[in-house]
Amino acid sequence: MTAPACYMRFVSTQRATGLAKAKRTLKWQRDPEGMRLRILEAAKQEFSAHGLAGARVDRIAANAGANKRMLYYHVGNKDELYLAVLEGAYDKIRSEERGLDLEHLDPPEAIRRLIEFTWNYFLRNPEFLSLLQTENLARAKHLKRSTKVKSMHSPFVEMIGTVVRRGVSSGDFKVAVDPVQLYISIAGLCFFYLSNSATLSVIFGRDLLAKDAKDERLDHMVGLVLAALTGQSAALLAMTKAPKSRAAVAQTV
Amino acid sequence: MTAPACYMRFVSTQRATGLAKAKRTLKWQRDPEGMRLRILEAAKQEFSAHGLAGARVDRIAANAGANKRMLYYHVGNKDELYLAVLEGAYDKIRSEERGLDLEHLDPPEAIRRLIEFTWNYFLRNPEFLSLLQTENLARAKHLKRSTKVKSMHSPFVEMIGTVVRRGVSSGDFKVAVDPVQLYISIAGLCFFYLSNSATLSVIFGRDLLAKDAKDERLDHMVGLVLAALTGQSAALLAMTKAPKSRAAVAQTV
DNA sequence: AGAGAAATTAACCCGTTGGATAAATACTGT
DNA sequence: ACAGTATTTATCCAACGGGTTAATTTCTCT
Repeated sequence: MTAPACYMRFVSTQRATGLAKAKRTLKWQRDPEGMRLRILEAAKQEFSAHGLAGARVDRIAANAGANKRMLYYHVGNKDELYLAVLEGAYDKIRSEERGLDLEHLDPPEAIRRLIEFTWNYFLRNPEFLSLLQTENLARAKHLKRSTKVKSMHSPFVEMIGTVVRRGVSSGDFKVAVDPVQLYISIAGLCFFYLSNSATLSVIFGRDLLAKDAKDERLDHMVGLVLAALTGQSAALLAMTKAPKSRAAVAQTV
Repeated sequence: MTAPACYMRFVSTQRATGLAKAKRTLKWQRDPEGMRLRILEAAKQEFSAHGLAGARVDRIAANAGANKRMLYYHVGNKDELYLAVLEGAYDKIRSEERGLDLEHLDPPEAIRRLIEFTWNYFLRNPEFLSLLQTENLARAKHLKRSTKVKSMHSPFVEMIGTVVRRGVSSGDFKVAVDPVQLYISIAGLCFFYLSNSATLSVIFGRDLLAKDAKDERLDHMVGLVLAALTGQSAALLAMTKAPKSRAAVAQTV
């Protein structure tokens, strides 16, 4: 938005004949796939930064280094553009979720990894959070029309179900909690803290996105969920404040 | 929006003199306080339904039964109107929060009440959720300018601190969890489920706002938090799925 | 080479929207 | 009763913003 950053690939064509003139004209080059990608990327940024109504088609075009007409040519009108971005966002997270292997981990560790993944994914993809907020503000009006997203089931629910069952039979976990509820809880613990960090930071008068604050939050969430599942004070210990020195958690994927 | 619902109080003035004409003209009546309230209420609905950019000043005026000029006269431009609504929303929840008395309850019950209050408040005030989402989408740009909201500290953090301390010394709780973290977790568990119910309902292919689903969710949240704090399987039991028959939780305030 | 198709640019259209100006009407105190 | 002020109505407008139309340029295939 700030700098119109022209991504368009220009080529300087120097007429072989008529050299004397040195008439160096800047022309454009075809690149339909690239153009489409740049449009979708710019649209993602725009929609996540300004919401659906606040997004400006002209800005998307400018940031994509394209002419406005290109949006309609390659994707469609504003709504279709928005839906394409949303579908892309779901596609991406689902794909990364599938890459998470919890099979070989013991149940508590598996749950920890699950939380860490969710947390880090949200941290790495703030636009995803914004897009979800925007779509929920619209009461999922667009998502309902998307057969594509509806068919993209998260593997997490099943993964959690398996882990919980293993945990119960191994004695690690005390109770077979509903996987859907646990999934929503884990997502919620991460999501709310990050998506509402702006207002919460103002309310509490401190920066919730500072490194220490984030580390502390992750420890708290893992501790809370594991303590609930295992009933062990071992997990609870991580919840006491001032963990400070905890090493940064590497990206899981 | 649908019906312009003219809230304006009209009075039929019948000229005492000149009776023959029966010139019954509809005139308006002054009501600055009422007008301001109607404007703010209409604005709250509009902003929560459409977000800041999506909100239409004309619709607010129409739904307030007012002339558009009135908005600027009584409150200010769109941004000031929005901030006024936001401040009102915070004011309302803070006020209700203060009404919650946890002193006389034993710690686990106090935590339960806290969660129930939060849950029910969000259920009763969906606009509050929307407004927060909208403000966070704007990265709290407006909230930062509001000295009013900054001074409205939630009593919950301190209340939680007290309850947790009591719980630890009474032996009910195993660990002195950070009150701020716990506050955010409780809010997050409730908030995310409700604010994202639209997309989640599509993803899971079921209505998360159905009565049974909501009851189940509340049980899960209370169970999760209490199990973590107490380490008791008693609390965990409530987390097993299919509680179904649980009586509806009455509004706490 | 060169014709037809694909991709891109440039310019325009027109309803919407936040906001402003000015005039009218209802109160209030004296 | 009336003058002055507070409140409300009636219009207007300039900028914006999504979308369209038409012309231009590049690529591909024969």
